[in-house]
Amino acid sequence: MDQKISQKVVERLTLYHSILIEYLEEGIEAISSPQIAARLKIDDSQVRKDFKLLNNAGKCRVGYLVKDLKESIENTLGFSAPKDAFIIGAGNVGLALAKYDNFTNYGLNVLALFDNDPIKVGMEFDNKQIFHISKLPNLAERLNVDIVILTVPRQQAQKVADFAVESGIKYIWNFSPVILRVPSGVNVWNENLIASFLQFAYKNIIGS
Amino acid sequence: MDQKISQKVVERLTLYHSILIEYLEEGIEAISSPQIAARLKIDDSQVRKDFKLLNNAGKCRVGYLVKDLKESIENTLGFSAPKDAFIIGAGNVGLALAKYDNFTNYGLNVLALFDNDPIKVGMEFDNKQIFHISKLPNLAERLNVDIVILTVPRQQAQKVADFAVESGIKYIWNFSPVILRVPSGVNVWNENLIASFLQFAYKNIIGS
DNA sequence: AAAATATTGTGATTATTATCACTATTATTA
DNA sequence: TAATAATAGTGATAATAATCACAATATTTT
Ligand SMILES: NC(=O)c1ccc[n+]([C@@H]2O[C@H](COP(=O)([O-])OP(=O)(O)OC[C@H]3O[C@@H](n4cnc5c(N)ncnc54)[C@H](O)[C@@H]3O)[C@@H](O)[C@H]2O)c1
Ligand SMILES: NC(=O)c1ccc[n+]([C@@H]2O[C@H](COP(=O)([O-])OP(=O)(O)OC[C@H]3O[C@@H](n4cnc5c(N)ncnc54)[C@H](O)[C@@H]3O)[C@@H](O)[C@H]2O)c1
Repeated sequence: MDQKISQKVVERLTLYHSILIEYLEEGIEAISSPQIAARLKIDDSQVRKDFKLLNNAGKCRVGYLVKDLKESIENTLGFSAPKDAFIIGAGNVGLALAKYDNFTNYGLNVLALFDNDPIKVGMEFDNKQIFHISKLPNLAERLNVDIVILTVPRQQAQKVADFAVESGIKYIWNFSPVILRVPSGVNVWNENLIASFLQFAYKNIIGS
Repeated sequence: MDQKISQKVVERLTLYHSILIEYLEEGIEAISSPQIAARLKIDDSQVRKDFKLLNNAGKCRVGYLVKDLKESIENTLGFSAPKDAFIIGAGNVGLALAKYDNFTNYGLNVLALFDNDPIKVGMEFDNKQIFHISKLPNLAERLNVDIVILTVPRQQAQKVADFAVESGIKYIWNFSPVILRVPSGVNVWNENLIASFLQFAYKNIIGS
């Protein structure tokens, strides 16, 4: 599992991408590394080195072409490789994610939701149906889905993750504030909003 | 602004905290650095060095006391320092965050929401009212609030952030996928779920 | 046309972070 | 009680990441 591009660089690529969208909307064709660096408060040589990694050449006194750069980042990050996923837990967070229509632009397609609450099962949002959790193994196999977005309460998270893994799930985007135990071959990415808030607060408010 | 504890360490402290909650719930009194390290797939010496920073001593052959360690992390990260905040944008994400009753345990108190949609203004959730955005300057001053959680659509984010800054806001937890321009003295923490998904996908699915 | 300026590209350097390797200590086992 | 094993604590080392410094180049200005 040798990554050509480090996670640190990938993180910055996503930031560059946000800025490039803005420039594109404003109709600006070229952008320079000092401009980007100033926005992100990083060193401009860093920006150039990152773009070099994508084999993206700039032009002296001009900068980089916004359109090319954006496409280059999108190719690298696999925007056009469709990634089908299920959401498990049709609660506040699960439904918010399901209703967000922008994920498909980034390669993420939510096909359906799963829940164990009989009231929720059967409901539909934007062509996305809520199924009973017991249907997960069958549908995961039939639709060839191996990615889930886990948005169940903390107390249920490990149990539900186990069930997902049994159902053939290989990638879990985990929104519960729990460190999941998964067998090797299964990958977890934690979206821990509480942890994120704590980091924010420490950096800016507490630890100064 | 010299931080005694680096952001990297703070990030791990939040992870340790999740694990400690689990141990506490299971009634286990002590935990060792190799145990924690195994859960997080990091080096055990790293764990010990982090705990040393908090002046938390362990005991040979036993480990660290779960209760002490948890309190120590909570003190360091300022759990008991109450931080009042407003949510701007009572949409899918804003409401999900407003309904989450667990933030107060970590020091974050959401006092109210703001929106510009007349249908939403006046509604109430869990004692949290939705005010018209025009009320922000007044309420921020009266309630002495300088933290906002920004959950408006991408296109409005910069404009609304500008207004928040004019209203005296100093800390912005930004959920919109936009790099905000703010004057110095104002601090932004980005919670970019799209960017996070891209990192997840690159690490595990694309770039392998 | 020449000078001034802004920018890329990149090797060298520095800073930060993580790991290794080992000693000291203490509980458990024989 | 002695031997064994698990763990904390920590300096040395390695790996990773960010910054600096500057030559090369292209555009703009005079
Ligand atoms: N709401 C937030 O703002 C917020 C913030 C930080 C963290 N989180 C975390 O995100 C997760 C979801 O939060 P939420 O506010 O959406 O919770 P929620 O209670 O609104 O939704 C959870 C959903 O999971 C379903 N569920 C419960 N057990 C299940 C099972 N065994 N199988 C299938 N579905 C099951 C419930 O029926 C419910 O619909 C939680 O782990 C929470 O800690 C939420
Ligand atoms: N929903 C998701 O899962 C998701 C995922 C990733 C990112 N985001 C980002 O989070 C943000 C919120 O997303 P959402 O799905 O909750 O959007 P939403 O449309 O459901 O909610 C946005 C809210 O902001 C309000 N608003 C708009 N302009 C305003 C203004 N000028 N002043 C005050 N309020 C205003 C709207 O009335 C609405 O209630 C967006 O920037 C979105 O890109 C959302």
